[in-house]
Amino acid sequence: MVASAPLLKRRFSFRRHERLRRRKDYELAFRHGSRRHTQNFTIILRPNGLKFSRLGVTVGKKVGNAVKRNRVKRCLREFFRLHKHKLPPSHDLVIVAKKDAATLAYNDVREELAAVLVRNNCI
RNA sequence: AGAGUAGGUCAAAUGAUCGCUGCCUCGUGCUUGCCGUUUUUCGGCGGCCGGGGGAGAGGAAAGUCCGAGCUCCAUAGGGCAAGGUGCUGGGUAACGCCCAGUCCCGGUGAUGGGAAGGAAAGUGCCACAGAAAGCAGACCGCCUCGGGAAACGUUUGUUUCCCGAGGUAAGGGUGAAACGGUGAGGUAAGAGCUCACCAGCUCCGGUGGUGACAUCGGAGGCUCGGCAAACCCCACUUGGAGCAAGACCAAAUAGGAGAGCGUUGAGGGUGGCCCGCCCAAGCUCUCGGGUAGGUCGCUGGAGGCUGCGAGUAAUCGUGGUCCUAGAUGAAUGAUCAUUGUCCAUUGGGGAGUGAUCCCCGAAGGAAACAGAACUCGGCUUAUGACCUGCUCUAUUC
RNA sequence: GGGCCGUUAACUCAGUCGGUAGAGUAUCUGCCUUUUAAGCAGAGAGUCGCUGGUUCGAGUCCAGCACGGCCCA
Repeated sequence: MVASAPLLKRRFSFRRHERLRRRKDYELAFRHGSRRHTQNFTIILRPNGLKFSRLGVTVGKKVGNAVKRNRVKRCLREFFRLHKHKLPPSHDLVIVAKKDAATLAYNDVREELAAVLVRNNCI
């Protein structure tokens, strides 16, 4: 409110309260959320009644070993951190990685998810 | 140059932007949390937000194959059962690990590998083949004696065949393995039956070594199969679970829960059993117990680096110096630029007959295995690059 | 993170003390039947998860890996 510069700076952060941290949160999203599919990801959206959006990431063992799974999770968090102001507000967002997600670089992830985002805005 | 072998080092570097998790510090910042004083105010502790500082994955973090610390079960105690280890000496908190050595095996060699006690305590197994696979036994053979038949012969007889009684372990064949090997004597034929040498066994003694063992001499009986990663015997050794251990705070829900005393039997717990130990129905007192969730355990340790000394070494002693991750749907990342490494392509130059190698430049690609989860010591497995020592082959092909 | 199991034919499983790997289902062929099914007879198919070791000889015994599965609060 004082100035726009701190707000802009704060916009790209990704603090702990912006993550899904409970098993119950994930179960609610899986049960009641709406789903979008891409080639390598499943995206689940659910309104959460808060003033901000939250992100949860699910990467199963089929994706690869611990290093590959961590890489996928970091890519997805990076995408959320840089694009959360364009996403629908006050939603819980769960991204499930499919089998071949570990082969993607960050730019591939961004293009694949941004395409869904554009389509979502059109709808 | 090629092939191989042993050991060591590193885990690309720097900068910019945006981010993550602890720690320290600051704030006329926010606070509906707690405490003190209290009308409020104010102060302290905390939480959130913001600024600054500083830190932030590995050699295997992996597999969970061993050994420990730590926690609870009794301060882990006795016996049985079950398991582990197994040449010798040393190192260590401990080990199935490490170092040094002995013996055996593989390799031309550098060097590598070995669960390497006991088979003349006992039990068991050794398929098929073969006569026989283990306190022996005899298929074909070889030899002797007795009987019978045939042929020859002047008679005692000689030769061949068959039957019976024995003696043999030379030869044959089987097998992974066949009851020492070679030679000579000896004999009806043979045989350690005897002798010489060799191999091997047992006992005694000397020398070297702490010891495993090595070596030398003597005696003995002449010979004894293999498998204990088959049961087993001997020596040493192991209590069980595991940080999701365990301790504390504490919504909802349900009505009990905890402490003290305590005889006998049932029952429960402590590892599979027995003992032992603890709890347990009763009485008295008290009001807490506990799931979701949270806090602690949680990182300073058998710690790293380095100098000196002891030791062949593993390692130990001592001095100095450093603090170096603590997450919990799980932090250490993303993008860009430059430099360095490697790969194949291409241009130029040089060496060489040639294969090929070296230097300079260009656009391009690659950069492995892999992510702490209580902490250490090892082992094993996965894996990129570089360096050093040594061995063999070819040495001008 | 820790603890515990399993791997044998296309599928489901046996394999006792180490000695030529079997059964059922499925597949194929033949008989029977108008045909199919059922029934009868026969056949094919195995690096016993992988790599080493012990042994004369390992599915089996012993190590080390790989893959799959289960449990804890």
